[in-house]
This record gives sequence, C-alpha cells and structure tokens, in this order.
Amino acid sequence: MATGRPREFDLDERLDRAVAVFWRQGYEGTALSDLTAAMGINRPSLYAAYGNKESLYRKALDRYMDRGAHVREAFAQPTARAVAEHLLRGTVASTTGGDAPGCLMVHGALATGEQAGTVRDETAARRRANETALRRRFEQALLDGDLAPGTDAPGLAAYTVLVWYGIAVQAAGGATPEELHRAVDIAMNAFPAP
Amino acid sequence: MATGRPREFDLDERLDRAVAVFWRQGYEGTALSDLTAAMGINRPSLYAAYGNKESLYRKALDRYMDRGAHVREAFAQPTARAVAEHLLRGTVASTTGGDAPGCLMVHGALATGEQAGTVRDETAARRRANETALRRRFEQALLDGDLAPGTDAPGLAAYTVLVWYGIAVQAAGGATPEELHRAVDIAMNAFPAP
DNA sequence: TGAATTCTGTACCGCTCGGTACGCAACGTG
DNA sequence: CACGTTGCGTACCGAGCGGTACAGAATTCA
Repeated sequence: MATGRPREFDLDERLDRAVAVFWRQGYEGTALSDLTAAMGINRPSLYAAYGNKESLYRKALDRYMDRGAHVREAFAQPTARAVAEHLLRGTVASTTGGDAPGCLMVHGALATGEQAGTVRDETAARRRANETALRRRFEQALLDGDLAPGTDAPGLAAYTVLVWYGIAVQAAGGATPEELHRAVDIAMNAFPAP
Repeated sequence: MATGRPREFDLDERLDRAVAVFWRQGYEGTALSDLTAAMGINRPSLYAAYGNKESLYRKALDRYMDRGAHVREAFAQPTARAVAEHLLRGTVASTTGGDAPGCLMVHGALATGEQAGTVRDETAARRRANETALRRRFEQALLDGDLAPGTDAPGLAAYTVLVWYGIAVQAAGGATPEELHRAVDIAMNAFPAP
C-alpha cells in the first residue's frame, strides 16, 4: 500500500497558530484568509488537514483546553478554596499574558448570527462543562469536610465561573494583571474562610 | 422652505429593534439584511436615518445604555453595598429577561476581526466607563464614611464590574436567573459588611 | 521504474457582504 | 397647481466570503 506525499507541516504546531487567531478575533471575526496567512499553509491544505472552518474551530477549542494547564493544576489543589484561587489567579495570568487577551471559551463565539449558532452553542456548552466540573469538585470538598456542611456548592461553582469569565471580559478590554489580581483578592473574601 | 416627504417610521422605536438584533447576534454576527428585516425598513432608509452599520451600532449602544434604568437606579442607592447589590440583581434581571440574553456591552463586540476594531474598542471603552463611574461612587462612599477608611475602592469597583460582566457571559450561555441570584448571594459576601 | 496515493499551489466557484444610484411618491410652500 | 425637498423601493455595485476542481510534485510499494 502506497502512503503518498508526506505533509510538509506539523499539525499541532499550525493548530496552535489557528488557536491564536480565533482567540484574538473570535469565530466570526476570523476569515479563512486570516487563518491560512497565520498558519502558513494554503487553503486546500487546511481543508484536507482540519476540515472546514467550523471543524477547525472545534479542534482549536480542544487544543486550547488541553493546553490550559492552570485549569488542571487548579482542580488538583487540596482544598476548595485553593482550587478557586488557583483557577482565578491562573486565569488572570493566561488572559493577560502572551498570545491574546481574554479566553477563547468566552469570546470565541459569545453572540453570533444564525449561521454560527452551532459554534456558539458548542462554546457555551464547554463553559457549562467547566461549571459542572467545578461543582463536582466542590461537592467532593463537602464530603471531605473541607467545606462546612450546608455550604451551597452549586452556588459557589456558579460564582467562581462567573468571576472566571468576568476576568476574561475585562482582560479583553485591556485590564492589567495588577488590577485583576486586586479584584481576585476581593473575590476570595466571598469564599468560606478556611 | 419646503419640508419634503415625512419619514414613515419612528426613529427610536426602530432603533430599539436594531438594539435587539445586535444584542442577540453581536456586531459581526449581524448582517444589514438582518437589521432591515427586523426594523421593517429598506436599506437606503436605514442609511439615511442612522448612517452606516458602525454608526447604527453606536446609536444602538447609546440607546441601550439610556434604557438601562437599573444602572441609574443602582448608582442612586444610598450605600456602596446597596449600589453593588442593586446593580448585580438588576443585571441578572436584564440579562435573563425579555429581548435577548446577556448584555450588549459585553457581547456586542468582544473579540472581532481587524475591520471591526474601532467598534470593539468603543464597546470596551464603555465597559471601562462603567468601572470608572463605579469607582467614583465608591470613592464618594469612602468620603461619606459609608466604606471603612482604607477600603480598596478601585479594587472593589473592578471586582463589581467583573461579576457584572461574568453574569452577562453566563446568561448568554443560558444560565437561569435563580442560578445567577445564588451566585450574587455569594458575591455579596465579598463586600465589606454593612 | 512504473503505478498508486497523498499533499501542494493556482485559479476559480457561487454567494453574501456592506454600501449606493436613481426614479418615483409624498409632503410643505408659493 | 407647479416647485423644491425629502423619504421610499428597486435594482445594482465591487469586494470578500467559505469552499473546491484540477494539475503537478513528492512519496511508498511492487
């Protein structure tokens, strides 16, 4: 069986560049020509390797979440409070650092036209998945005795992601890490003490 | 002096419909054909009355902020804590009620392509203006003795808008008012007590 | 070396985008 | 009623969109 001409670029490395573009410009603000220019490949190569624009966006979302190391690290923290603080501090860092401001899961496709409805829903579903994971973690903390009995774990999860995504919005608008860390200082006061 | 044929529609009433479309779909997700269909006017009428798409969007932003009664009401509350709580409760109501989910100032143009850069910056500037206004209100509260001396008023303002915009993001993803109110219950714990 | 297979680059497709030219209709004024 | 002025509706514009056909180049296997 013949294998054919080998691909001349690395799939993941070019996908990272696509992530950066979607991150900066959102799904609808990104044209295929933006993607091909940033990725350094031609259009047919893009289609052969990643499928159409929507499919590429989904792959970019996957890649983005896989690379969000601070989220995994956060969930591994020993206490609910540490989980939340690690998450929020890490979010400040990742939304104001390097590639692009903000968070792909927030402004990749927050409000869109009808055509991009499935993309918008998919992005929203991933945000909800974060909340669900956090709620489970907090419910575990309740069982562990790490959170006081009677603590509203779902409410706490809703509150935490809300701050999370609020950070992303403000970062997209040019907020500085210092400013956001001060806000996180205050946000942590809402958390049960220990 | 001759006055010419009178306009056959009400400027503000049709502008409200444009607000609803931008609110639902964002700036880049909204085509002119979406606007003309929703507003019930033809394209040349739209251009004559409101200017081009970008100009219409700005007018929609103005209209949206003018109609955001809960924000004005919030700023008139007697204490800093009441200002914040009124603001957040009102945001929950307005982002999950009637017209469209979320907040135009958040997802009207959060991340965009280069073409819409000025629109994105304009929208971000309005978000910053909210923060500035809130900071001033809190600094006044400090002078009033309503906030304890040494309280971080800018940080508190940054925190409050962060929760504000976080609510908008979650509402856009389909969060219920009950869920968001529970999160606000917790968010208020971060506020200095009285 | 030749056949089969796969990637690359050019050049193109139909469609929709934001924006406008132009002729007609509706008004106030003389 | 004639005129100037303004809004309305149709029909159109160039440009850019997402997506693809096709021919040539690069590779493996027989």
